[in-house]
Amino acid sequence: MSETAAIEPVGKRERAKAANREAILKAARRVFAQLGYEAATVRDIIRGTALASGTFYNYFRSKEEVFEALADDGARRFRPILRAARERAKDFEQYLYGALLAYFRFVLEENRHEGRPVDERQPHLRTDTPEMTAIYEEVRLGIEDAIERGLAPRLDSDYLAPGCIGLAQEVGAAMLRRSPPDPESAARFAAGLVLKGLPGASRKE
Amino acid sequence: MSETAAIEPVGKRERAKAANREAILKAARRVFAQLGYEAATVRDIIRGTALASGTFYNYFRSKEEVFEALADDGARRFRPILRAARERAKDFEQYLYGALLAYFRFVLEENRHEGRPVDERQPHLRTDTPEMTAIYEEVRLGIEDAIERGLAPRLDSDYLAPGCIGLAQEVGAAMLRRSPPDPESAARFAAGLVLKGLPGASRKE
DNA sequence: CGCGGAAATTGACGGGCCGTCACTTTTGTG
DNA sequence: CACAAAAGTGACGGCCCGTCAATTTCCGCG
Repeated sequence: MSETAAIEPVGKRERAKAANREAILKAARRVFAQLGYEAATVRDIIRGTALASGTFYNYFRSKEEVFEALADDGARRFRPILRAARERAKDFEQYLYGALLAYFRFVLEENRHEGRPVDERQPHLRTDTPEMTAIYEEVRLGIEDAIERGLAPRLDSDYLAPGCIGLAQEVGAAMLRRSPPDPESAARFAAGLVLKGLPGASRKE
Repeated sequence: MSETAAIEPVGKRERAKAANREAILKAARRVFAQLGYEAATVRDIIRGTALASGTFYNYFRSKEEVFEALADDGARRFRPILRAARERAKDFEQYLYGALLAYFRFVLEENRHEGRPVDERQPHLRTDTPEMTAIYEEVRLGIEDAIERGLAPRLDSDYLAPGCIGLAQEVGAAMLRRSPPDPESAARFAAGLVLKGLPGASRKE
């Protein structure tokens, strides 16, 4: 009756491959967090696993590619959250607030995981992986969807999508610098700004 | 009567030092543009000058430091432009539009200089040099100034300043991707968004 | 002037990390 | 069980880094 594991890859080969890949990614997370992305070396990463140095190159071509894989992972995990926010929302206002809140919570959670100095630790790197692009497209889709349905004014989504993303990234970073970080207030601020401009972003005191 | 050059450093030593530093920065600009920041090496940079490899380290500690110096230079050149925009403006609306327009023009000009592939060439790196921080402060000052004078609603400049900067950076990058890039329309978009939210950012067609 | 020392330049050198590759070990198949 | 394909291993050559002892350049002073 032990047919539970019928879906996962069965061959020892495939299982080992998946496990190794995961081990490398996990070690990379830790190493990047501890040494910082720039200072970290491929050897540092592989030393964090039971594998030999050459094996690293069976899985990734470089440190950069590992970082991209991590970013990709993050994006892959976040996209359904974003999509859910879009489907759940009744109007554009709700969508925007929900999406931003989800993002800020996600950022907070990701940065809480490991590596104490939550602050300057970010790799200071922008990435354009497929999943990253997908996020971008998801945002754009949400916007155009709203325009289509007359929920938002006709505007330049070529500018608006990157604009929102840039806004969210920086406000997210600013949020992390606070103690305690408060995703709700950050989301209120950002959504208010986008929806109504400065008047919408005003503090309610 | 030749008292024109009384201000510049006179000693041969000091002149050479300044010239070498400039030579390194100039070479670095070219090398970063051609090879990309990641691929560039200190040797590549120094090869672009008449200096020996060891001399590089009399001026900078690393490739990163050169990049920061370049960023710092840019920020130093831009700050007075930004300040001028603030002093020239009669109201907040004008200030914001003026500042954004100045920024987009600046970005365009800086990227036109050299290195054909204007696109993916950016070092993909955020920097926090003193001058960079000064820009940040200048933005924040402009905002708080406006609040003080009742020109803008009371709001959270801890979020607004980075938010505006993130917005401007991303919209600026989006602008560069267009042909031809149009600083005016980008500034209209961004200023409209910040001032009135989506309604303000709408296309006028 | 020219001399002495400080300042700056030079490039060779040791050290570390990179990516490869010939060899070994493990896994799947007939 | 034998054999081929796949994956793992770590030693190796190459490149780049940052340093430093030797050398050159510059400046001040008698």
